[in-house]
Amino acid sequence: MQNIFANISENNKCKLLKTLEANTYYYKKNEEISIKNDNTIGVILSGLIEIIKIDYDGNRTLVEEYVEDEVFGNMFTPIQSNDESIMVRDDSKIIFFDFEEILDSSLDKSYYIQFLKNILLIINEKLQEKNERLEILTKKSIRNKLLEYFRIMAKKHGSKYVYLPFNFTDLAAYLVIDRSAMAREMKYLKEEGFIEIKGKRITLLYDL
Amino acid sequence: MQNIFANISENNKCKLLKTLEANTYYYKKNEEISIKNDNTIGVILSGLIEIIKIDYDGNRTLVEEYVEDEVFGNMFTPIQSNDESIMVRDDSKIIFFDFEEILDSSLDKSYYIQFLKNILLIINEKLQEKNERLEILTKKSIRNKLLEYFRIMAKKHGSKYVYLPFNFTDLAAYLVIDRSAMAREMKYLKEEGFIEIKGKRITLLYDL
DNA sequence: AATGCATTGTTGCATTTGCAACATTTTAGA
DNA sequence: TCTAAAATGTTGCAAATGCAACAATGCATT
Repeated sequence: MQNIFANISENNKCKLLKTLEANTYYYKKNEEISIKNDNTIGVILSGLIEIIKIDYDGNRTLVEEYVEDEVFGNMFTPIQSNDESIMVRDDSKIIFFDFEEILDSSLDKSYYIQFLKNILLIINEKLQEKNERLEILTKKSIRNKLLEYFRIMAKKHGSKYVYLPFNFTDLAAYLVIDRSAMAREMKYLKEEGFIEIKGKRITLLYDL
Repeated sequence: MQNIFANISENNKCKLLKTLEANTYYYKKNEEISIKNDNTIGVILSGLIEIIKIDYDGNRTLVEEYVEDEVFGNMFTPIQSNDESIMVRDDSKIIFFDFEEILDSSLDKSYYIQFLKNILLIINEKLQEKNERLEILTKKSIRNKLLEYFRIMAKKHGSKYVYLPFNFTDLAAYLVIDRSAMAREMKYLKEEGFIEIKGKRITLLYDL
């Protein structure tokens, strides 16, 4: 994962923050972060935050989670509606940039060029994540969504093993399918000898 | 839509192309373009190309279409499988860059900085397109997908009118739903007084 | 170890959606 | 202008999926 300050010295980083009017904020656990501006880019220096969705029953599902060095904001994952919010799960320290500000700057220092390249890499990473999810969501059946998800994950790890990064409930939300329907389909996949499941490790028994 | 050469003089553009080893190719109508490298970025100088998907029956559906000044490549819309291909619809002139090459360059000219900023804006535009489609595809019912699509389109035009940029068959493919099921749901929406349809113009009759 | 909460597994049933087939209308090209 | 192909509208029916409800299991906190 690309670090936004990669290959920039501490000294130049300070200059950059000053020029781009970036501000650092501190949040306590369980605070809610509200981002006013669609162009705001948050960088987590320390801590843990998550975007959660609360449905009409009050059930919380995880939409996304961000840890140290990760970048978030409406540019990357828009807060879709008023049932979604950004919550601080561990005390956190966050720097906020403004994307317009970054682009409008007429700096021509080499550390500024490096910063632009870093952001380009980060946005590209985000784009690839979206592409992955779209590849999955453009499959019509639950079975094909699961198989596409497995294919992508297995490819990433370069093996026939898939290690789920979240629990089944959150996986179903990510795939936009009903959890129980997913469990049913997984049972069929097991019965038909396509996969084996041991905890969070899934083994693919077919040719990749 | 952002132009990749915006605010770069013809002269500097030439230097850029040379430094980044960008090559220009000419394609005839109905040729197929094959992109070897995942990092390749194509810029259409003139002409028209499209990504099409051919299903087992030989039916072609439009995945995406690119015209003059637009940018394409696997970074932006990955060719998912061997049933998708990039076809040239009108004679076209295309420049190819390599994303790695662009980032690895140690140029520090102002026109290079401008070029990086332009690409940043383009990738950001692509990211927003993906976010939009994801907002739609994360809705569970056909009705909610349609309403979300209408909401986004109406917001863009700043009015209660939605002008479909493609035909209903392609719209169904974009929303990943069955065409006839979509037609049925649209009929219900009309009957229930939510929308009015006249050709490619849809009027939203509810509060936005 | 005990308690309570979250996660997972399972199943019947209702509903939605996809699919197929066909009629009708529109569009593009000769 | 004519013709063929593409797009659209419509419907019955089958299949897939969501939903609800509940049991079983796992997990964390005291």
